[in-house]
Amino acid sequence: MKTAAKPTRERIVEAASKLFYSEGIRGVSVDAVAEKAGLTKRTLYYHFTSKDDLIAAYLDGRDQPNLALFQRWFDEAEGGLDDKVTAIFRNLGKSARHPKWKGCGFLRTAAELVDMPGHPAIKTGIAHKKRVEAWLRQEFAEAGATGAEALARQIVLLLDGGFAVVLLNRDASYIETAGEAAATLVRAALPVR
Amino acid sequence: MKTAAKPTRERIVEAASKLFYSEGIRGVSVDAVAEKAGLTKRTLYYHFTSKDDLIAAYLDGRDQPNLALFQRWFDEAEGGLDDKVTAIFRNLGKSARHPKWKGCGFLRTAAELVDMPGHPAIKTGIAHKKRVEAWLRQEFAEAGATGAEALARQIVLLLDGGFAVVLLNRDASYIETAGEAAATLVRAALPVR
DNA sequence: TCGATTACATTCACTAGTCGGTATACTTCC
DNA sequence: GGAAGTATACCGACTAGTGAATGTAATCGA
Repeated sequence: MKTAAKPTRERIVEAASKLFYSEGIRGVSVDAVAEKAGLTKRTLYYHFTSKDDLIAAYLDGRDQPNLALFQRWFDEAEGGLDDKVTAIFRNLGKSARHPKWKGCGFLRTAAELVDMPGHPAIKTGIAHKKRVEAWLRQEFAEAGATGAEALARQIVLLLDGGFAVVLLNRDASYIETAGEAAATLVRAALPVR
Repeated sequence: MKTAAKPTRERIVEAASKLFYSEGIRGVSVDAVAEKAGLTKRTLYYHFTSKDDLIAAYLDGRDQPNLALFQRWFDEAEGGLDDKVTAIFRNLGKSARHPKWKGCGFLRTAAELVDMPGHPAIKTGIAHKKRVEAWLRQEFAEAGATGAEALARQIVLLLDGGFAVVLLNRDASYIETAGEAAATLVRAALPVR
């Protein structure tokens, strides 16, 4: 039984996560991550074989929590399917107003590593988005929406459009506009009541 | 009398444009740009005060042509407003299938320069997206669509969502899905025929 | 004893930006 | 018309610093 204040590896990923997310991957040195984690670079390299390895670990660690957050927002919302989808955007918009918000780490990583399409971190990003989409598809199918696959893709597109646009112009209200578009599309796919 | 093969400054911006777009800003050194332009770094620094200056010039040079391309696709399309909007996405999808395609330079720059929100290049990016949105808004208003402002924003969101998603997963068909969503939204905003 | 960790030096490639100087052409003044 | 000055455009070599990654020897704790 390990009381484990917190495993070193985990602490490193945590430090990397904060720094990479807030300053970008290329903008953060391995030294900086080691310092933030409170240990030596040498120790960091004991746990990770390279910076790329660390980058991959950073995104691996964000996959599950990010999806869970979306699911919580959806599940906790009252009302119909359109309201539940709108709730995701509403909550995302609220997050985007915090000064520390810097868009979607997965999308930003794809932008930064644009010349290494096979990078493990990119694959993690693709898998994450696929999981979000698959979850939405299932929710839509269960609710009896027509064209659940296409609808799920469209919602993902609006979500990521919101991430991208607001990262650029810093006007979080665009995310709410995306939410309205999403609601319109959901309602159009719902059986007439 | 100067036949002017092509002004040096222009050649530099052209070289920077190609390199920055295909490999990312942080991934390209000033030396690399100079070499691509066929001159010395010293000369490059004669025409530009800094790399940041060069980055700004790169995006300045993309603003007008990018918008013009969208407008051409829209204008040349046959059919109603929904068909014309769909045409933008269809053409964009076609572009995205070329191996050199790397998403939207403006959005990617925002992702790379996430820790310098006031950077001139970011401002250029914001202005560019505003211009696209304003153009769409006017087209929609002229066509008598209700809520032209919101609709224009929603189309921009789908456009940028397509850029972001396809940059990550490299599946250009998402852009066509975005086009279908856009068409649905446009039709919903059009007066009943 | 052994896995984890540290201090610290080191390698090597690369990066933004600068120094000092040259070649050419246009202007100005006598 | 010619000398002197001035602006433009250019370059080779350099500085000073940062990057990822490694080497090594010593230490800590179970």
